[in-house]
Amino acid sequence: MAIIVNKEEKRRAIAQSCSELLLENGIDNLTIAQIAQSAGIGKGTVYEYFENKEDIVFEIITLFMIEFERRALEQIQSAASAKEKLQLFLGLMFEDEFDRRHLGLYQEYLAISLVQGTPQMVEFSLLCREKFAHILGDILELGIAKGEICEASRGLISALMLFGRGVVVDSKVTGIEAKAEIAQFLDTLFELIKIGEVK
Amino acid sequence: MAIIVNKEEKRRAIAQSCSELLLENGIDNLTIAQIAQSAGIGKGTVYEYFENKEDIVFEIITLFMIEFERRALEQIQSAASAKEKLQLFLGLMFEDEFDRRHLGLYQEYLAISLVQGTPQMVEFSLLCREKFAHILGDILELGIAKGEICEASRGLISALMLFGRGVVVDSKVTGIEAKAEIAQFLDTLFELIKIGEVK
DNA sequence: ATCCTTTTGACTGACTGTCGGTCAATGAAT
DNA sequence: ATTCATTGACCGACAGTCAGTCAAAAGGAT
Repeated sequence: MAIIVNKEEKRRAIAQSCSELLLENGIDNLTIAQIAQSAGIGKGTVYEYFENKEDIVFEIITLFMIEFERRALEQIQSAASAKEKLQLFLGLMFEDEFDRRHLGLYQEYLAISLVQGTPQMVEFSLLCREKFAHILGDILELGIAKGEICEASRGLISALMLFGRGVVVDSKVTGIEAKAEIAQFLDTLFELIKIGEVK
Repeated sequence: MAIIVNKEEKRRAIAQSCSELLLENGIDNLTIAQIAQSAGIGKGTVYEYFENKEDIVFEIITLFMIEFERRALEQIQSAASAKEKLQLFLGLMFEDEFDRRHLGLYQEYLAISLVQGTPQMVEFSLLCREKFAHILGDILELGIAKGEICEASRGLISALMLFGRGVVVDSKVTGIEAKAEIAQFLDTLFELIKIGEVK
């Protein structure tokens, strides 16, 4: 036998070495040759670890989502009401702090999924969906327990995620102001689901 | 002067001549050479009418949206309640009847917009947004006038569109069942906005 | 232990085929 | 003669391939 490398680890290392370039230039302006160069490996070696260029974006997004989830959970804790929590969660990707470039790469990932989504990508997206559904579920459940919002709010989990997806897409496609849309929606929604008034 | 062709018209004609190929194979599996051939013109001529391949998809989507709007207005009339109207409108793109392939091409258009959206595309998407906002506004307004739903529902227009966008994207990205998601959301939402109960 | 042979996985970059996009030449109408 | 429309040969860029190199490890012989 010869050298055995940890494929997973090296895959991550290669992806990370070019993530700066990818974040800055986008996938279409980055060649495999550049990626190989940035990782200090040969062009052929890239294909030992990735199917193609898109697969590299996928790897970076995977790492990004781990960080995103961590940050989401952290941020949410700092909010008091269910409404604030939702606002933070839905708006997190649009925080300046949360590097706008990551949003751009995430949008590129969605574009890839829309056109040439692989089963792995679908599986990953479903996993994210479950995780986020769980986070949203907790927020709503706590709000219900605290008497902030009505029982029926429980049925909104999926819709909130789809709304969020729409905002991510449309902030690029139509250039809507993401945080304003989120705020406006939550204002209206809470007018409907908050407890203490007659419709 | 020599021959003067109607650029707009020819642009449309070229797009239509290859729309079948595009619908069937997707943009990545269609070459400019094939497009030219299908239109019975030279490769160079394609570039007289289009910036690039993506621009052709844009043209087809433009035509598609006109048809979509027409169909939406027609369908909505046939529904009685606001809820039914919303269900029809949001679900229209997922009707089997309404050729699934069009949805696929629309998703490709969104992907293009996400990665290399031009100012024209943004402008067009905003125009669609306005049109659909108008349709949704009418539906809600009528529902309010008929006493079906509460006044606050007015604030939901934008959110409904963004939810719709999310469904279009996620029906591909995560493979959710579009019509079921729509139905479930509307059920929950109407529980909240319908008139005649205390929250 | 030391040497040497063999095996094998990792790595490489020159090469190839494809394709988007260009442009000089040609055609046609006035 | 001029102007607009059209064309397809050509070009450069780039994704992806593959025949070959290299170095570490295993195992056998001494």
